[in-house]
Amino acid sequence: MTVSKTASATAAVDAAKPSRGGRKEPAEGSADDAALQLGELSELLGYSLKRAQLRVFEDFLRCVAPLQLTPAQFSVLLLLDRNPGRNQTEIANTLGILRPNFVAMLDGLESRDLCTRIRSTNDRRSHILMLTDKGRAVLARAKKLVATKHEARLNELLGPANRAALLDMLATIAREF
Amino acid sequence: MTVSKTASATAAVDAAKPSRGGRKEPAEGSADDAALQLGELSELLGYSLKRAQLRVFEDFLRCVAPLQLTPAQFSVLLLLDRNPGRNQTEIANTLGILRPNFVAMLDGLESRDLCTRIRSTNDRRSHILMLTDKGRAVLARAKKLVATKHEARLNELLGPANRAALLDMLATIAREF
DNA sequence: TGATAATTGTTATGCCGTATACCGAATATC
DNA sequence: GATATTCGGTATACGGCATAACAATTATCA
Repeated sequence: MTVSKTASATAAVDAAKPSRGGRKEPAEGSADDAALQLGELSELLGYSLKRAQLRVFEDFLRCVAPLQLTPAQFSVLLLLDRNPGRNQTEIANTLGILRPNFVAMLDGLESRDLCTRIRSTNDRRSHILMLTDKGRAVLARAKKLVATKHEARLNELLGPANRAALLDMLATIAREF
Repeated sequence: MTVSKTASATAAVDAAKPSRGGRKEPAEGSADDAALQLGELSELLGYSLKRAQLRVFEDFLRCVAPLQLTPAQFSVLLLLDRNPGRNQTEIANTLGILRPNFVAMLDGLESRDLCTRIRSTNDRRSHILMLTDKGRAVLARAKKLVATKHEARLNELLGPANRAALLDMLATIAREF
């Protein structure tokens, strides 16, 4: 597996993001008063990690905007689809969401008729979570948007091989670090 | 540049993190009721990106705990060291921090005598930011901790070449996505 | 069996990061 | 010199994330 150079390893100048909206506006006119030096910051993995994560989430939101789904909501729908018959604690734990915080999140999804809480007959404390038909439909559309717009753009930027390598390393960090 | 396989590309099962403290407790006794399937979630770059970022920041905090510095505070000290004579707006913009939110942050650093605000003589609106001697000393110790404990651990996990490739791709995303 | 402990969903609450609107002082523009 | 802009700052709000506590239900075990 080979990684082609996508940029000079010691690049990183002007990581500022003053304008919240569109990218690529070099402030043209002004001589721009000399950009700040990031220095060792560009060697800090956590720094680039955070910035990249913000950009990726930002793009995700834009791509899936017509469906009004956040990354967290999308992950919940994905998980409910793959793991029917689970309760709130199991789903929340898997996603690293604390049970108290998962309540409002489910309220939101349920109020939009994307999923349902069903009292379990085995254990009447727990709520079995299920996708509704609308939930499945929205998930299907979301998957398509994510694949064709969001992930496709990442593939275009990095190339399929690099993207796979990146994903693998990130998963490794998330799992073993 | 070559990337050795750090893990199977389609691994990812049981990404749960129920216990906030130490890792590596397989809950031994119980048969563990079958782990949930992440499914397409393990192919979502943003998902692994976020999880990896949380882990890395978590480790950063632990490594630099004796100095009581957050990643954001560390990045400010680094930037002040590399770019003396800049004002709040310039530093904040470079780090993607909004000016209003940068005020309290600087208050914290200044109250600990790590940096100082100096009224500029050229433009008496702006505050020139400077590291104090103590600030430079703390920064030096922090750099050492980050390099020998934090980044070293990442190097150990990924290998130097993979780590460099990862950093490069993250910077590319942060810059061009 | 019955007392005690543990689990589930939930509420309340707080902290932190982030975003916007607005202000006074100082400066820039024309 | 009038107007607009910029700088640091305050107030405020929203969302993510964390803990404590509670009622209902279930599990544990003397």
